[in-house]
Amino acid sequence: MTTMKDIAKKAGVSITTVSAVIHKTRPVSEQITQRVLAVMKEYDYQPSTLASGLKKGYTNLIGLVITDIVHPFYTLLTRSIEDTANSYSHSIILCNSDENIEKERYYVQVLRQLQIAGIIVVPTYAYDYSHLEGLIKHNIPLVLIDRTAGKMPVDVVLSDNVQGGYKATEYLISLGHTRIGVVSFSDKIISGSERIQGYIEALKKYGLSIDKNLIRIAEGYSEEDGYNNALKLLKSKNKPTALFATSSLITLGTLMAIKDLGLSIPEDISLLGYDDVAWAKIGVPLTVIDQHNYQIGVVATKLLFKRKRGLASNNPKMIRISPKLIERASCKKLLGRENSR
Amino acid sequence: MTTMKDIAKKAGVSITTVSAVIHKTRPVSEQITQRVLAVMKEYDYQPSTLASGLKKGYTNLIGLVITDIVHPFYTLLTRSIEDTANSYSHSIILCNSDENIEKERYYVQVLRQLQIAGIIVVPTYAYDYSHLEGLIKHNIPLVLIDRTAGKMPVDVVLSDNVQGGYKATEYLISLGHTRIGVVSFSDKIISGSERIQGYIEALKKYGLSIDKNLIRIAEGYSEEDGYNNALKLLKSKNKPTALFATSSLITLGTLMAIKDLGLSIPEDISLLGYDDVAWAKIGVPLTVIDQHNYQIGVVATKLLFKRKRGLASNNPKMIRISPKLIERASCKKLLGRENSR
DNA sequence: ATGAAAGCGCTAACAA
DNA sequence: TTGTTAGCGCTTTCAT
Repeated sequence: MTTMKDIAKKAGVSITTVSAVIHKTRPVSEQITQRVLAVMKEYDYQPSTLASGLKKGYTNLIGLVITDIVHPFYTLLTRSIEDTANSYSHSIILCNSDENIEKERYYVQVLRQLQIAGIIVVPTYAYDYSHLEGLIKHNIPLVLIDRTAGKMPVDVVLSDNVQGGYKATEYLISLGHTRIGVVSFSDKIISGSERIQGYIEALKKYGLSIDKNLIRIAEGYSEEDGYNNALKLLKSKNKPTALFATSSLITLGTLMAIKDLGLSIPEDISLLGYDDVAWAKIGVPLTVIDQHNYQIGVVATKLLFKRKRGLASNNPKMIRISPKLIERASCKKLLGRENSR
Repeated sequence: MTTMKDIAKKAGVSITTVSAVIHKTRPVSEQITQRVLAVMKEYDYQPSTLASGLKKGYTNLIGLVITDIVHPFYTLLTRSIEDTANSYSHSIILCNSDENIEKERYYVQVLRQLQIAGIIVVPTYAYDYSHLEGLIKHNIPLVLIDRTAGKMPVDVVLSDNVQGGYKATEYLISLGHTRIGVVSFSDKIISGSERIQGYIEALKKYGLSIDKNLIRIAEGYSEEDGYNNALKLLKSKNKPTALFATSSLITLGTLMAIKDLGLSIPEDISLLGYDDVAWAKIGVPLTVIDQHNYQIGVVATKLLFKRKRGLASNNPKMIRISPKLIERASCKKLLGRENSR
């Protein structure tokens, strides 16, 4: 491996000068600069980030701990975080925790040992956040994304889920629906419970009664979870006229259930989904709540760098991104007769 | 920051002993081991990967350079690479090159400076692979995935694309189709040209003529590219009875085109897609070629570690993973009459 | 404008 | 079984 020392020797200068040429930390004569540059090129010299990182105490690395890159919500989020980190000349280390607190702790530890410049985490549902508290205690910039971690004082960027649930429900109500079923994922995950809260708030606001049989909460958040719960809802005696699916995978499962039952959208059942995924337009164009997840990643990453540079205020921020409803064709306007029946 | 020195002092032992306790590199008395462990815990000590990496000359980091994590093919691939790297106690640095050779070169350089243990790259189409050659020259383990890089002697793991195109076409022929349109992405990307090659080989094998008007190759590989080319094909005078879409995004675009034209699958047009994506079952269950991309990632990562450990043979390997056809309901058996017309 | 040298935190060869 | 010490490649302070 070619080192700075080698370059210095070949160029007949001191190692300090080579460093200065690379980082422009002090003036170097044009002649020497050219000579050093030429030697560096000749040997394809790459300065060691490990050595400089050791000396400086940190690296240009950002840790990203999400539950699973394959979940569409996190895929786009990851992309936006990588883009943004890159614009700050940092690279990201991708870690999938799989909602497993042990994996999450392990990754956080590995990242700390790498002396990363900061960490972005989607915290797994758990009662113990000591590993995250450790980051704060050791002054490692941390931003949570998509979920909070108990009452921990830390920066969080997440979608305004209550608003998402509210907007979805309000829209369906405006179309004349009164029996609106909810197919949701685990309410142990804050985004899940908040979306349902928004749903309930909207019903109350418009004077509709809350029927607990219409709210189906799954254990996990897989397509299968959505499928099973949608099926139960659609087979129930007092079947809803509209379904609100609270995540993309849940929406996918709901779509499958509707199909398997031979129902048509929106004739037999209206469907309002979550997240504006690529396939939302394949069949009946889906009306969805869009969380702006790319933007969530950008905001979170910028906040992380602000925190890192000591530019963020002392008390941590919670930033809520407003979701928007994208109206397409999967929800039907109900006539009076159907509505009141 | 707590260092090994601090721990040594607090525990009243030498720094070497602390190191030995951590790595079990030499026997340490039970009593001292416990004392050191306790102090480490008390101070929440995390050994610096930077320092050990500097000393040892490498880190437990794998670089992954793909074009875009958002593309479904790369999403799953990335997941499998992370899983596999994790099983070797390595973390991955995710880089999106966006088919931009400059970004790719930049990332490769950043990764080299980090002294990563190895790199997995999906090389962008380009004539210049000097940055990859640099890796080889400097003995940095490198495995290409999904694409080759010119004639460069390097390990590559990719799908058997010719076989994929062949199987797809053969299947459609077996159903009685003779006019099979191909909606494909840029043939500058090897997987694209190979799938078309497989298509042509199958036609020849079964004595069917090759109509160049039935092969539409896009500039890129976006959904829109698929949409536009499928539209052209479906509007042409001598319209095909079946369409073979050569990637997931292209399939999505093709699906949109078929829908916008008001055609039904498989009654009006048969469709055979690529990649078994999550949404393949939403509408008419799609018959697709599955590349086993999770497996591709596993094989590539294992090969990388083999190479790193010097266990791989001197001459680089090209590993082809056989794709399989998943039969669902999007392709219709043609009756004699339609077939011969 | 340039160089010498200390030291970042760790590993491993050498001593004892 | 345990300790001492020389670096790994770089940044940075202090000299010149």
